[in-house]
Amino acid sequence: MTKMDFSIHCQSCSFSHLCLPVSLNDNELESLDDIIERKKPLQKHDVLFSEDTPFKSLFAVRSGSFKSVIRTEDGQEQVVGFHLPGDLIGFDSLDAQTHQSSAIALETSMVCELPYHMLDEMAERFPKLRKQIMSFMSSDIQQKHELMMLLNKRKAEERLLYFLTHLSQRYAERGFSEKQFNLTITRNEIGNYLGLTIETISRLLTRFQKEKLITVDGKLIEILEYDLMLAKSKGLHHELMQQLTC
Amino acid sequence: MTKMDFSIHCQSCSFSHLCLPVSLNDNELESLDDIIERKKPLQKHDVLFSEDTPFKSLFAVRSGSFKSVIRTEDGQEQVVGFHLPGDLIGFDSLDAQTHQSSAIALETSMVCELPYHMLDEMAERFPKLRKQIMSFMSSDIQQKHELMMLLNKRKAEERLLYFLTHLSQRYAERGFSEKQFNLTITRNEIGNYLGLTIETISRLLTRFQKEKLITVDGKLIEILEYDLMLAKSKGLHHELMQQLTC
DNA sequence: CGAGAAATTGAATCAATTCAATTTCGGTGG
DNA sequence: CCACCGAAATTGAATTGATTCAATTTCTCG
Repeated sequence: MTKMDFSIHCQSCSFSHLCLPVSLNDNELESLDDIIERKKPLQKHDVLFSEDTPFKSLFAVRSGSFKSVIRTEDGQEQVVGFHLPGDLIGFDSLDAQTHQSSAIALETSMVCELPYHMLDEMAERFPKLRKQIMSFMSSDIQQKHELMMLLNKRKAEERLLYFLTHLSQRYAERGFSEKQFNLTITRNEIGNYLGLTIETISRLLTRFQKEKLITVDGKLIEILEYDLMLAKSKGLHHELMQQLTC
Repeated sequence: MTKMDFSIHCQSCSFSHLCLPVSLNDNELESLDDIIERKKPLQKHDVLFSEDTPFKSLFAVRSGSFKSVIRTEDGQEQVVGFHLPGDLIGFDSLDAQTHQSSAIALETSMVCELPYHMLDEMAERFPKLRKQIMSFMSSDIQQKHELMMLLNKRKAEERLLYFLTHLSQRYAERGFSEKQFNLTITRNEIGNYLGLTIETISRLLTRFQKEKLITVDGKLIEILEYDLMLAKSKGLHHELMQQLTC
């Protein structure tokens, strides 16, 4: 329609199978596409929104990656999530005037803006869209439950193995290599998210490498023993080992 | 209508200000009330639903209290939430065939069952109801973020103080005494929820008592220094102390 | 009242942190 | 292109908060 339209549409987005479009038919998809605002790229460290930004929209990651952080009263930061293409950001703020967390680009990234009042209006007309939004929020809650378990019950080793295998899985879903990926996330951010210090993360990564579970080359990670890592992350390696050696 | 109808209705429920009715007008409230099924009381330890119960309904706590737990592959339990009157249970399972957690009564309790497909239908007709459901889920996510911070950044002392003050606050919202309450939750469940052992909980409670923050008499807890406890739970007591002594 | 569960208390242990000292990486300007 | 700077990461040694283990004591409720 205009010079600024680079033909960016849900219809041609390679992550639509993970995003709101997943359950919509052509007609519905077109309506959704119409309300979406594409924004110019964000650079690394750019703030998509922060805790004093008025809440008006949800955002879908088009490319790149983001972290969500909350800030505590005593000034500390807590990373509460990492977002890859297709992920929706902002579900923690639907009942508030302003966003309840900050979203920060981890690399050059693009987002689709979904004005919430229009989305809500559409949700009235399209039950499938409504269901989809609720599903996303529901599985968000469910994942947070799993995370609680991880933080409460698992040792440092298991937490990091979970993080790596989970990330690998998410890359796979997006058509990226699940064996090898460049961390856009720093050791610091991983530690913050998992409730560990950067030193512990560092030590564990070198240990995993010695144990031939992964190779580490700076930010480049290669997964060598996915199944074993997954089993270990669940505290199941003892049982698994027993099975193997019996 | 029948002998079983003890005139239990949203209209006369003393927790409706915390529950779905909060934003509805008389007409809408009546529609909601019509789809709700009241069930007979559950006894302590009764299972409202478990991880293999088909997901059909959300539940609102009418009286008593519940815990939500997930079970891990290696057989451990993780308490992911405590529910008081007015709370809705089941938001983690909207996208699944079966419930994704178990809900267990902590004392003699009653619930209102909200068939989800009917609720969803109503959400189409009543934007306010839709908004309300989304709000509940959103603040659920937000609270889980705060919990992540608590588990990742706070020491045992701060976690337990947060738990006690938060519980006190929730009792207050419900018209119960915020100074004094009977824990329906065991030390074990508190520890499980906060990522601590029962021994640590026990030691801290006796220490808090020595420090004159609370009194403990078995399950009966009395809050003596709410403000100080709240400040300590946020790691702010040093600053607060400085202010007080300057 | 009695048995099993829940809670308390102390002592020893340990996993992860903190502190400290380098090393490597990534970006910028000469 | 390379030198340089600050940020990020690595590695080791000492410390510590919470756990684990163990022994009682106190509840709870058939």
